[in-house]
Amino acid sequence: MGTKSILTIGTLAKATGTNIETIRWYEKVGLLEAPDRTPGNYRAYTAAHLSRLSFIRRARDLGFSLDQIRTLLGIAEQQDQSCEAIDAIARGHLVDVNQKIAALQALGRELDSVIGQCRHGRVAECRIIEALAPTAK
Amino acid sequence: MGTKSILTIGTLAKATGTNIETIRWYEKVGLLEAPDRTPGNYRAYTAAHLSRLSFIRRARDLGFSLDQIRTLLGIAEQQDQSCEAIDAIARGHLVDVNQKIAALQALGRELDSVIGQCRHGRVAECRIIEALAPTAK
DNA sequence: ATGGACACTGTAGTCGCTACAGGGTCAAGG
DNA sequence: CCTTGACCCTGTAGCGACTACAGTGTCCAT
Repeated sequence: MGTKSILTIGTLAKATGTNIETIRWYEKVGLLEAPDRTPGNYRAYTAAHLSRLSFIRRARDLGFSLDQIRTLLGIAEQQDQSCEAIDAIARGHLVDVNQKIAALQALGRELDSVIGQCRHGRVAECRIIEALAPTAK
Repeated sequence: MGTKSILTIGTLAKATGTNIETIRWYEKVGLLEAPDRTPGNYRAYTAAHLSRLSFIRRARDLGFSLDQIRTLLGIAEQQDQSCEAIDAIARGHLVDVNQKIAALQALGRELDSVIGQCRHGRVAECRIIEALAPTAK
């Protein structure tokens, strides 16, 4: 029962759907703790690494930046503090996401109207080009 | 009347709302033709540069990549060809934009539900952290 | 002559990876 | 025992689209 089962980087990669290079990169930038090494210098990950990496990937999927994740992880370690800060980060991120959606929707509408003007003629009279070059009459 | 009025890079930058460094960078990557130089080695832009840069910036605002813009500019120069290709690029880009919107909306919904679970207690029982770390019960 | 605004080149940094190149390690099969 | 092939290691360079210097030169008004 004291036996720690060890994971290679490849196993960890498959288990979390992460690229091997990405895992090494998370280590390099201090997101994922550097694991012990085997005698052959292979990284030997533990279950703790697996759950931490899962956390990171899930947060990435939700669009958090690595910096935000670093902060979240830092807070998550101080189990007895209030989780206001976590809530604030998540809410702030949601605001960002909603802003991005609004911007993209505006852009989509504009693109749509530009495309709607194309009469499929020659380039010289293409309305798309005209729409893109407002100063060049 | 044969006098060509010349624009410095700073004037061009202000006129198009572009960073000076960005203009030099567009030149470096072949999007904006390198202008003649003054005796003091300053870039001397013409009205043609202004309208081309306006085109680039407008297309960037609409979310086209520099590669797409390069293609658009290349087509725009061949005035007597059909504008099918331009239409195709614009339509393809619209598809991308709509996909991005859908992805962000899904993400926003998920974030929303994660945030909704926060009971503002201590980190140890924070539902946001739990939601992010699905394997670490 | 001098000050300040503007311009020049070149390099490094951003974010979040991805893609090598050139090696070392390990387990299974012959 | 040896080879094959899958896996792992380090280190570096590249992506897109810029941004931010550092160190130097130019221009114009006073």
